[in-house]
Amino acid sequence: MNVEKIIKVKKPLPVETKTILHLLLVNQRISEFTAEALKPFDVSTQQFNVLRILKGQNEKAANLSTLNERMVSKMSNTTRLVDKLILKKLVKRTVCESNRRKIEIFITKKGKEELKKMSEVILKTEKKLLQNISTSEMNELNELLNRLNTNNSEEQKL
Amino acid sequence: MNVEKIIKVKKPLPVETKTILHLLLVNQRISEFTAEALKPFDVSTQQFNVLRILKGQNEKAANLSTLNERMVSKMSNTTRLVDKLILKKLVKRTVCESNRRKIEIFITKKGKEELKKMSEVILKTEKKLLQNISTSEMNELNELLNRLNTNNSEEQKL
DNA sequence: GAATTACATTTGTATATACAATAGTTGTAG
DNA sequence: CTACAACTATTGTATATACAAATGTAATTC
Repeated sequence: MNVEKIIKVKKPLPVETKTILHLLLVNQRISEFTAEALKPFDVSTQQFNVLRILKGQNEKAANLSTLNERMVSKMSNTTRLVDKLILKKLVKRTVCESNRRKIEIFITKKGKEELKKMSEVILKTEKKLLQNISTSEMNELNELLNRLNTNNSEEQKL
Repeated sequence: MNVEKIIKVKKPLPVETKTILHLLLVNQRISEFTAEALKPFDVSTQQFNVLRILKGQNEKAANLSTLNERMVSKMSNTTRLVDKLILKKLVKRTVCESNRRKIEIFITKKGKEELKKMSEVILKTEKKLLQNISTSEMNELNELLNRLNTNNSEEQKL
């Protein structure tokens, strides 16, 4: 899938535009494959991410702000995401005793079991998505992407 | 921004997982910057993409399926996306005479003018997003991403 | 040429997301 | 200790998206 073919322009696109489009297309592909892989578990990608973060906490509770920091999505969303996970009994929510404004969220036993299965499927999906490039190329790619994610001049406004 | 810091796992992540997470993070960044850049024009990223595709048609009309093929989003959406652009008088819609099932969509004069301004801002944004890597690195990145977008084994199910 | 199938788009519905406003809790200044 | 500001989470609302069903048109088959 060539980017120029998609937008079908006469002039070649600036290399920056092309790069961004490529990134968006890859992302689209990732989203589709991931959603498909998680469908049997009846959780969304975001819900999977919440579970993964909670697992990463190793029994320690996470409050909403923590979850939110580590997630891409926005706060208002996180509340409702957790609501869904509670309905499925994958996580638990309690009010923090020392600061009643805070909410503590834990992954349940069922949550851990499900997450384990999901993780296996997701890893397979990731490998499939990346099957066209070698490990050393992945490292190369990672290095480049890492630099793109680094805000070395966040303040410098457009 | 290091991926391991975000998920906070003890064990290092498989390189595939890390790569996918990096891609998702970069995408998140692109979405944010792009939405921000387009805000003054009161169009969404998707609406901007539609305009860009129509412009690429060079006066020729595009029907909905064409738009849809070249866009990331799904069909049902495209109808409503175009609705919005019509409200803003950036595109026009007519029924195709030779096949009344088809809908032809054109970019208007106003649409072209606005698109020009948007494109300038977007290009600046793209350069800003990519400022941390050189042109040759962009080419390298493009080559890798292009391979990821190539379905060389679409049929091979997980 | 009537019935059936396929095509192109639209609509309905459920869910997801973004942003702003609100509620409940805690900290702090006078 | 009361008033006010700050913090944490939730809710409301508008918009976006995904998927399935429905609409209207054209092509095909009998």
